[in-house]
Amino acid sequence: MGRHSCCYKQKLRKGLWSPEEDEKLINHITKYGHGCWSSFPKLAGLQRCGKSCRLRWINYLRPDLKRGKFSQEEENLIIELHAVLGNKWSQIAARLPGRTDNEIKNLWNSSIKKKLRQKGIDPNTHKLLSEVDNEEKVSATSKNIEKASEGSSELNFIENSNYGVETEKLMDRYPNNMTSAASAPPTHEFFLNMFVTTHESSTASCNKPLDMASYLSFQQLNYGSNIGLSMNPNINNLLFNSKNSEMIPHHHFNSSITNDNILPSISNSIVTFPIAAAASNNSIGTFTSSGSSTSIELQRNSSFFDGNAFSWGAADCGKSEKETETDPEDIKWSEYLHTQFLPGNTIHNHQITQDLYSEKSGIQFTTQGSLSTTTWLQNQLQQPSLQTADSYNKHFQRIPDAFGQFS
DNA sequence: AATGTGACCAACCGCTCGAAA
DNA sequence: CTTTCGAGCGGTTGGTCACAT
Repeated sequence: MGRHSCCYKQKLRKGLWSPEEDEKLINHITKYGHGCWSSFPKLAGLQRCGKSCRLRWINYLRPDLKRGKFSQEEENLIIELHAVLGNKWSQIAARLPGRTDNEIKNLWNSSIKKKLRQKGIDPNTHKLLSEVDNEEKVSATSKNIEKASEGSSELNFIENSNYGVETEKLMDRYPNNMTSAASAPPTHEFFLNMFVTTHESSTASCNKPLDMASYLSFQQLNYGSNIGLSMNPNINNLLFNSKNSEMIPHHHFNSSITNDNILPSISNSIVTFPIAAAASNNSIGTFTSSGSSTSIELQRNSSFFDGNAFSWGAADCGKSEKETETDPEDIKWSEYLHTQFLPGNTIHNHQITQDLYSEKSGIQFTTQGSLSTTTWLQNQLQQPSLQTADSYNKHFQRIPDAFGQFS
């Protein structure tokens, strides 16, 4: 399966194209179109494989190609798109008219990568290099801790959340992603997966649900309290909104952060936006973030809770199922209604120490959006092909402020 | 002038995906 | 359902050029 047969054909020319070959190719396509690429060389009188012809046409001879040096705007856009899409060069190229994926890839590898590194930004993760270093250290440390403290209450969160089981599941689902990031801290999709699966199974098993607090705290600790907002102050994409329910634990939060129907309010670099429930379509609280802290406030009288749309993780595996059926009144609202996620804080009920993953914040939200990019991203994110672990991961990657001054 | 080095870029290679047989 | 094949994608290679030594 798969291997292009022409790769093995002999007596075909390779290497650079001569002007005569180019002319033949252009003439034939102009007259007849390219049709089936595999039969194209024969019809066009070329001693090349169809694949080579296709590549030559797409990357070099196509009349709509722009060529020439990339503008600063184009470079910035590439960085921005790379932060979202990763090495999806064809998708990035689709956003830059007249540019080919090959061209962009070359630019990235030869120039942009270097410039980013010079600015102290890791081109792969779009995080500050210092943070990446820290994360590597933290990752190593956490592994050691994990080994050394089997059964330790410090890691109850991991144990009670079926960390290993869920990791295995995720490994099955996204093998490349997980294995390639073996030393990285838990990814967004890991937590997302845990959140969804534990809730789906929480009534039938004794899995301690990974609750919204943990989920959001993960966002805070791993992505600097950024839920759904790009960090790039110049671009300011809202990466996902209510139309893309996949980005927030689906059946629990359908509409979380939107740019079209629930507008965040901004005051002194503090952003507050409503959290809406899928079932009720009403705002059930707010999520507030400033540079140094993130908080969630949930309204007690929301119908959202009355409908038991999701549990808040109060279940205790040590209790019987009957015992764990908590009356809403029994929930310690003081713990849940105003949970501060500060770096270094310990999250209630889960004893996950944020110190393990904490990162310096210094985050700024802005909301003046690039509408075209936002709209495009919305469209892109609705495409199933993008609903992958990889893209999820990229969507949550930070775009350091430095991009704005990138030059 | 000769040689070394790095940047750039066109092209190739190997792989996956999806449609068709 | 399985196999085959074409199209397309992303990683890598290798040639060319400019600049430094």
